[in-house]
Amino acid sequence: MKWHDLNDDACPLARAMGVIGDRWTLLILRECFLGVRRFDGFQKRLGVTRHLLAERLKRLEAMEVLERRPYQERPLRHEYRLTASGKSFAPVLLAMQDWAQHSLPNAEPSPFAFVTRDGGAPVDPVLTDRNSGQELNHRTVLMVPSKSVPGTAFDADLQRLEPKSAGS
Amino acid sequence: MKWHDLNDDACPLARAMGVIGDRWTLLILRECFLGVRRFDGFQKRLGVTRHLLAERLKRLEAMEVLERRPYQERPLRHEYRLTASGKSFAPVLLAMQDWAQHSLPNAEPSPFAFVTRDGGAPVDPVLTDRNSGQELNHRTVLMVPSKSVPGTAFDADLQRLEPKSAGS
DNA sequence: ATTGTTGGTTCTATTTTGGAACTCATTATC
DNA sequence: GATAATGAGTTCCAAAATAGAACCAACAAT
Repeated sequence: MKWHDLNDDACPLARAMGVIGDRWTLLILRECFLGVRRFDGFQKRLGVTRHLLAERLKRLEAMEVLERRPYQERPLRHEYRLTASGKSFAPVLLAMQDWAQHSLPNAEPSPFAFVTRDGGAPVDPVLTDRNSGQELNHRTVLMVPSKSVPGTAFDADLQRLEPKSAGS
Repeated sequence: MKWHDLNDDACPLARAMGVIGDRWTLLILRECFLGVRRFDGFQKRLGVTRHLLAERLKRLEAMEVLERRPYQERPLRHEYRLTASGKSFAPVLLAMQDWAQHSLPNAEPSPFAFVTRDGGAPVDPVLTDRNSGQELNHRTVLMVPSKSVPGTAFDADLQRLEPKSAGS
């Protein structure tokens, strides 16, 4: 299975990995949220090669996560800005940073923080259900296959594994 | 900059990318949440090569996201289970799936869903602040550098970019 | 005795990255 | 007026990662 095949995958998570499933893309997005918009800004701050950066920016643009727009003429120069899709990625970034900080070994204090726009107080993120307000985590939510995928070992494998004790 | 250098990076997000910053790891984790625990289960359902799967499982184990434990002797066989860290990754997975489904082009209905354990109702995830209950998104939260990193173009670049109009 | 299952490892070929140098348009400096 | 600097890439080659397939080992089942 090749890299780009993921973009056609039925699973949204798999398609997401086609976009952000590499070492740099998420960090580029982080820089966007920090306010960086220009090629050299990303390049200098991340240390990514110009080659890959150009490639990643192109992909993010193709996926409509970033948009490229001119900020001056003579010489013509473009900057990259988050689109609506890009902005809606904020909660993912936040959840991930929270996870990394609390659950990954060797945690050092983060070089940046998330604060409320009104007041600047640091935030403590929890995922909740919009309707019930209930906290969403591995104890309250269950992931279930919503349809079987014919031709794969999908069902057979799960059927065999689940009965032992529903994987918590 | 090499792959593994990220694991030593100060930024938790960068370290997270050292773990899940590839095409497969997140999908392996998804399978874990669906109840898959064995090598062949992952391999058949994902189509990843056995080579890479072994490598990824080893890394997830090293990062204490998964643990390898024997489920039988004669012949000795091991299964992979989510650790506490692994389980706490659930909100990230949920937020990401939600983002992919709503914000990525070509969205097809997902082959699996997140439902509440009590009742099985589909969930509608929102990230909120544990203290204020306020919704957390690009309009309510701001990402700020919490310290400058000497030797990098960190400050210079941000200083130059931010004044124009705080990147929303 | 042969085949099947589970959980890997090893091998080679192909893709992706990393790193550095080069281009082009335009502005700033000596 | 010549030379350097800026910004945004592109091109080229070497190094690393991934894909795909074959192989191995410990048993169990037929």
